[in-house]
Amino acid sequence: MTTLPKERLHGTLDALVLKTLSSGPLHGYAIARWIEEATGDVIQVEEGSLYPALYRMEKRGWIEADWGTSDTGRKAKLYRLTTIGRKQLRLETAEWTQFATAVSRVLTPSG
Amino acid sequence: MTTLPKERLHGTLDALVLKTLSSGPLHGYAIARWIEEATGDVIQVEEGSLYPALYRMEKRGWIEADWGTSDTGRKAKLYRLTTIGRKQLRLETAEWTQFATAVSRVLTPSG
DNA sequence: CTTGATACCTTGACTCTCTAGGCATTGAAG
DNA sequence: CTTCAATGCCTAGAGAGTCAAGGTATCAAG
Repeated sequence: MTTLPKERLHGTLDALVLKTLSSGPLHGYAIARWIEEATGDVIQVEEGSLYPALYRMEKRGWIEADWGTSDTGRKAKLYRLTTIGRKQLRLETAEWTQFATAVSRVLTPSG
Repeated sequence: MTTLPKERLHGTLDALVLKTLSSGPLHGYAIARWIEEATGDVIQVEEGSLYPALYRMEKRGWIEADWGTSDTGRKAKLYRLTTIGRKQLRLETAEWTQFATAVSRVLTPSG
């Protein structure tokens, strides 16, 4: 549709990453690819956004990382959700739903 | 539910304002109140966000303003949508829908 | 005459994203 | 063998937008 939207994640990236990790550990590059595929490339995850986000979330205790090996046999930093992170995911999902519902109600009242 | 969400508008405020003006001219303060009421106070419109946004959108030609009188008989700056603004509203609504659908598909796959 | 609501505005801090780089490894293609 | 794309990590700087916290003025109610 229209054009490639140049989307503003701004605040939702954290939730998307947390959700991506909720099925099991992944490394940064894979997280980005997963989100892009899951959204049909509607959401592009720039590395300049992703890695600072991962750092942020690790500092906050939402995720933890260990060096390991990727599917392709390369060195990779595997991130996994902590208990706090799982709680944060629930919180942000609830907030997102509430927010999205509110915005949609205003922008597209008929449906 | 949960708590009052401290929401991140970031990018959606413009669309909400444009939509608010699509039914007719309003002044800033009324726009804020309208959005808050329409979203059941889920979205709080801070004046420090609103007035810079109005200025921005006027500069971009999406809205125009004239000094007039509010319902309560006070001096007020009445904003109205331009043709470009109406087009922008359609664009941003489409983008929002696409974005919100994508995020929701990731965060709440079951529904 | 003081308080609260209406109505406008600005400044500065803050947070997050994006652009645009950099580096190293691997596999495939030439 | 060399080159190129893909994988994988990272950072610095700029830019955009929101928010907190102020300020001003008018008007009605107490």
